[in-house]
Amino acid sequence: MAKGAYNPAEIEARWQDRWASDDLYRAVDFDESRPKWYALVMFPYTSGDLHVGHWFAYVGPDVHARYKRMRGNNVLFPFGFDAFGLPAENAAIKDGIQPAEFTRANMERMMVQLRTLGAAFDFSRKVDTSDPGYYRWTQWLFIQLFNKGLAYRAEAPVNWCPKDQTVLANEQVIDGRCDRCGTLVIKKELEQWFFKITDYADELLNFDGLDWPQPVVTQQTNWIGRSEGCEVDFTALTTDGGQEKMGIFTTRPDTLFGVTFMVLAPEHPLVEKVTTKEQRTEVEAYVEQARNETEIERQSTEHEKTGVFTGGYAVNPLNDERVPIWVADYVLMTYGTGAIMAVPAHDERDFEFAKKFGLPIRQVISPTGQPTELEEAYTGEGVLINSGRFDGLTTPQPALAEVCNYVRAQGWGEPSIAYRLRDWLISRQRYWGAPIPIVYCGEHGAVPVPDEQLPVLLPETDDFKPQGESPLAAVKEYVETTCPVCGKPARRDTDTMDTFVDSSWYYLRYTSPNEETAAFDRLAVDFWMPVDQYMGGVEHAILHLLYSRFFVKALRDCGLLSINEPFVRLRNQGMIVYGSGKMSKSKGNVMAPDQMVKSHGADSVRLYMLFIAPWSDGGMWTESGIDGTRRFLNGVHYLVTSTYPKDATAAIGTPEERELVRLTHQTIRACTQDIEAFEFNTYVSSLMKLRNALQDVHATELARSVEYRRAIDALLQLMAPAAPHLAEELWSATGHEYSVHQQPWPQHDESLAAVDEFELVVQVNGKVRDRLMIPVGTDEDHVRHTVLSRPRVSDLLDGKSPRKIIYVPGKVFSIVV
RNA sequence: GCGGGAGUGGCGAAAUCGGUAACCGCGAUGGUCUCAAACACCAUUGGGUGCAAGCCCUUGAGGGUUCGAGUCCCUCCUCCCGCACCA
Repeated sequence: MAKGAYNPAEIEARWQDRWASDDLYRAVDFDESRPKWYALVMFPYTSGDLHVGHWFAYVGPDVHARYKRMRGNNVLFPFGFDAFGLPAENAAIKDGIQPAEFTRANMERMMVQLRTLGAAFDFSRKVDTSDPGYYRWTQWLFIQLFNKGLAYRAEAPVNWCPKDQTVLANEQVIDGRCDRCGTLVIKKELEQWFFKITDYADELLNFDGLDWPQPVVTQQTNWIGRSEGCEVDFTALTTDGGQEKMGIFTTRPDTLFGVTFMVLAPEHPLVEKVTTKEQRTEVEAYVEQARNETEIERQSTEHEKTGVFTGGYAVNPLNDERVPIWVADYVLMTYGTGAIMAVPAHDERDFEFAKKFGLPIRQVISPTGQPTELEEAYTGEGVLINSGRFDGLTTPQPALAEVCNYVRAQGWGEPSIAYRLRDWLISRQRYWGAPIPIVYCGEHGAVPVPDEQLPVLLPETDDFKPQGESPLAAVKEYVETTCPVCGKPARRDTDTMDTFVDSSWYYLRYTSPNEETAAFDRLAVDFWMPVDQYMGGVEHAILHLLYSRFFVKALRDCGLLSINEPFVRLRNQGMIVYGSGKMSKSKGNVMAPDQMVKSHGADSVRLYMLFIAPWSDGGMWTESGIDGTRRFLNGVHYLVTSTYPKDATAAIGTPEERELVRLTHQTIRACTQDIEAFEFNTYVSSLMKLRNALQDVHATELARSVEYRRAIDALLQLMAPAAPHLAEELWSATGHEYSVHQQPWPQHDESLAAVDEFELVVQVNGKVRDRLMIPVGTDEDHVRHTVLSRPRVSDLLDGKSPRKIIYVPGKVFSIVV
């Protein structure tokens, strides 16, 4: 047996080459002999090197996928790159590098890093969203959605980032700022493409059959924001002496008698029709001001309520009362009907508004049934008062239902449901993305590019600076084309798609990444999908995960898929923070693992990242513990190369040997449970315990027994997912068949793992007073006799007889005096 | 404000059902080895007290249930994350 020091650099390079040339991690399509297992990590942006945050996110899933393979699954564990997007384009603007070049260099760099870290990804299925072979199908899928009526073009007030000069999705506006550059976002009216995600609002609220972390489910549910209520038609009195329907949405129809004024969103079309001559100047100024407000100014709750009276009135159908109509920016055009009934007595915002502008407040709900003094809006339950025929009803029920039924019976409105979720705006006025495959013809309007003309290739250019419209608009040869229908001159859409469109279907592409005649091979998708285990950061709880769920449902309705959900089981890793917070290139606090790999080896780094913190929690990055995992591997290397009893055939039958067998089986059980549960820190801890036990006996007679050898074999197999290189090296050095990664996962024997003796804790009046060893299965009377005859116990009892005794076998003997 | 998660040694952390709090590591201290340092190995390491056997205290704070609470219940504090004028 080769002795000598553990030299990770040499071992790791050697096995990485061997695994690559043997295609050890290749997934097998249509192999029905083993259960399939599709394990997926969220693919990274190609913004630069992989940092320790990335690696922390990937090493746990890598262990889990390797474990699944040893458990006999046919594992698909692919990797790819979310390669379109702003980082490449910003680098192009800043450093003059072509985005494609920037992306390609980063991709190669990241692949090398992943290989040196020993990741078990199937790189033969690499997906690159910026490759024309990929985005051709992104475009094709866009057209399928368009043909199905799920992609549409509309003028809309959109979020506009003045610095990046692009439109943003609602999901990309964080605290009123652009989530890329932090600039305050403003509103702008533009013709844009939308995906009709709102058609799926109710279906997206259904998480049946999904094993997802509760916080993600909650976030998506809140984001979709379903509210049940009632739409009620008030009558607006227009300035020309006419009447117009003024629909409002309310979740509180029980407060309809408390309406003392109405509020329109500044963008509401009725504003113009109800504003009187006297008020016109003031209203127009206000509307103009609201339009120019940044999101953060407008949406802040600290922002004091503003608004102006239109001079116009509306009639409440329930009591025929005339109430004034105001315009205020706290009412949003994009929610409900863009108009509200204001009930200051029972709504905090209306209350604040009424106080500020001296509007009447009428109480219609009282906790006591009698009018009370209102210091603030009363939103609790109670009894209806001042409500005509509904006086005396308790609310919420039955008042809500009764009023709603009455409104409906009178033909004044309908029960209705409002959602916070808006349609997904996907147009981006940027260069580095998939071009929107639409041509505008004077005669035929928006026409999709025919399949045979796909992909619509990104044109080459050197000018990436956005000027309020996409850089593509400046490329004449690109823009000018002909109409696919009539052949007359036409113009291309010059926008590109949101990169979240690219990432909404990449997991489908992995199943058949080289398919040239379709977005994906239907048989391959049916074989592999859905993803059994998806792993990534919680920051994608609403963006990517909601979009992907929508995509699968939409493609299903296009007849392209037969599944309803993309990801069955979801697990989120915690965040690794360093210095100023989450690691990111833009923050300049990036820590790359490469140097640690050089000094300690990939296996040590892997183990360290698994060990440092629970995978789902993350934590503060520090290198101070890396020596511990390195010492562990040194120790394993020493034990195996110096003490492995290759030819041992006999057991020696000592208690120490039984103890070692027991620990081995307990370790198998613990490691299995921990990996299943994504608790990798305790998994590594179990490996260390087994190694420590072997270390303790390695110089004794026991180290020449077959059980000692079996314990080492088990240790190597159990550590193979975490420290793949050293496990392989030592597996081979001990004369086993290549490869340790193709061995079946060890099975524990419950009877061998069971203890035959336990330490019984004796408590007197709740305090631990004694401990003694008791053989398993000793009957209670015997235990009782043994415990009570202990000198320590009888001293404490001091002649008194126990009032109560509780005996929990295996655990505790509790005496109450 | 609403929703979610978390508070345990000097540090990262562990703890099936409510049953020995602090496993496994890092660091620290002492020792062996060395000319010396590093490495490695051995020992100690929550706090207090005692010569010792031991005793007392300790899981953000306070209360409760229980023979027994890090774990369950109530009140409160702090931190992190998400949403935030959604009618």
